[in-house]
Amino acid sequence: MPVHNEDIAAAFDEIAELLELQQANPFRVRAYRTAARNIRSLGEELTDLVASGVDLTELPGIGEDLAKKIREFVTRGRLAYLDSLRRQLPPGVVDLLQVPGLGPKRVRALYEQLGVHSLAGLAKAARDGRLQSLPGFGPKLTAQILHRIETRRTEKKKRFLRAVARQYAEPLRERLAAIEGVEAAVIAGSYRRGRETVGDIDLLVTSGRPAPVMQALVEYDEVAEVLSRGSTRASVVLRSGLQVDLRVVAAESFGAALHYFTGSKAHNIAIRKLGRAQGLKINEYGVFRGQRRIAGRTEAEVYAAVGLPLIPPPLREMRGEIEAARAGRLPRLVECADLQGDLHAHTRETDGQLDLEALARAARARGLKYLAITDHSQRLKMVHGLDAGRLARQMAAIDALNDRLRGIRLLKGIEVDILEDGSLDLPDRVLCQLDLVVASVHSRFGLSRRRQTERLLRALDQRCLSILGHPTCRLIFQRDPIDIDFDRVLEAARQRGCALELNAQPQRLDLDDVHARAAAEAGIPIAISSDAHSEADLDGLEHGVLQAQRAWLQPQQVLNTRPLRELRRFLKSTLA
DNA sequence: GCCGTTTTCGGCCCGACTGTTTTCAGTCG
Repeated sequence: MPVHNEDIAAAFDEIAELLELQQANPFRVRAYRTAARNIRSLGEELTDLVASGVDLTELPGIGEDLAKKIREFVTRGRLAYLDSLRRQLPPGVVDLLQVPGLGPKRVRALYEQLGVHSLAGLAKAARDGRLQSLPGFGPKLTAQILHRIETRRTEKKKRFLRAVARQYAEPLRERLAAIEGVEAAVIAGSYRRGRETVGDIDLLVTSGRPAPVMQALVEYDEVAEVLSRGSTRASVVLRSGLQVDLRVVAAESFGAALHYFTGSKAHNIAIRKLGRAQGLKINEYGVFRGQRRIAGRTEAEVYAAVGLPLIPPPLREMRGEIEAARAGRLPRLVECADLQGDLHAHTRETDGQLDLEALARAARARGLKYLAITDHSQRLKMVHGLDAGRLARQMAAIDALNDRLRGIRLLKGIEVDILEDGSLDLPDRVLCQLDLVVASVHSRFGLSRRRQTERLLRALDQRCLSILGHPTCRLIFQRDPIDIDFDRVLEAARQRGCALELNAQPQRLDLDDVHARAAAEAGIPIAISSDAHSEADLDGLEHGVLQAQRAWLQPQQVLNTRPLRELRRFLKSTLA
């Protein structure tokens, strides 16, 4: 079994928890957590880096010791250090940390003084009164713990697709924004950074009068439970299970608070460090020199205080953005307004909801100048995929529609299946008559890395292929990405001169940010595509753009920012 | 355990809320 980055990150996280239970130096604990986080956002597999002899201490947060542990894990598949830590505690103790309200100190007391080392044992101790005998455990905490075990709130907090979280969070945000005295209400956190999934919603409100805002939150009719409530801060859980953390600050602190609650945590720490080096203190209320506030009304002020230009939220992940800002080399990120068209959409001929004309009008209404019609190919029986005959009729219909429709151009395309052997589902003589060919995998997701990689390489070798659709085939929370040697696929795509898709469907977002960045840096054009099956799906392009921003993409790296004439030149070269 | 235009040693972000307390420790983000 090859060792993946996630395996190593998980091991480091577990070490951090075990060390915490042993009351180890908190900074040492943090070092493991930081390393785990950095490893997760790494663009390359550590296994590959080790194999090619790269000096791992070059990576952020990795020193001599952790580099050695990474090498050990990669070569042996396990860590002696982690094994020995595990032997020092019964296995269930770590689970107790998942109970809200229980941290390392309390869990240690539970284990050492009561011998509790499982959730069941904890519930029992709570019921028979032993828990309250421990110092620091009173009746309220005991009742709370019991309630949380009984309502299964002890399981890992569920994450939500960002697009789903928005459906719950946006109406609440609007409700709070409408309260008298409120100047701004913004969703911050990973949501604002555009992460594909979010664990909770961080709402920031500016108002001189926090009380009515706090009141409105706890009285919101979708609130299932109030976790905490103070004068300027509150946490609730909505009926959907989504946790919302609200913070109210004065307008003069808005920028500092927005920066603080947008994160990422690692990015914030780095900015604060920069401040400290210049004798400044940065917190959610502002930037201070001694007692004097010197900035904080806007985010730009906060960055300016440490000598940097504003760094856009999607970049705040400690992936080189601070260095780039310092060097004046922040990218001009692609925006929705840069998109000239959309290169992947389905009609009622297969599994879409709209007919050609309705789809074209919907795209035109959204300001798009061109739209590629890319229904499925014959192999996908379930959605009544197109054979050569039906495709020819659709092409004729598109020609006819283009003749009378103003303001938008339809492109004749197809989303052709990549078969198990890497061949395409329709013959070249058919495909070559189209304006573009999107080729995608829709079957046999479980092939071995070797066979799956060869399948894609063979597909990239076909005569007609313009865009590789949703290249990793992942469905967030539902299906893992297919197992491929991504570097080899990138190299093949680069040599061939095709584009890779960044599919904007919220559950796909495929390529992801890390892969899209690597592809663009390799010089491969990225197509941000809606994969629309309905009118509303066209609006989903913004999810794709957000992911593209997280990938540092500039307009010129995105295929569908090109004007039609330029786009056609590119497409023609892919259908040789 | 990491890291260095203050440092190779001595730092490491900082504040709100809760519960259990009589002034604060633990947890959380």
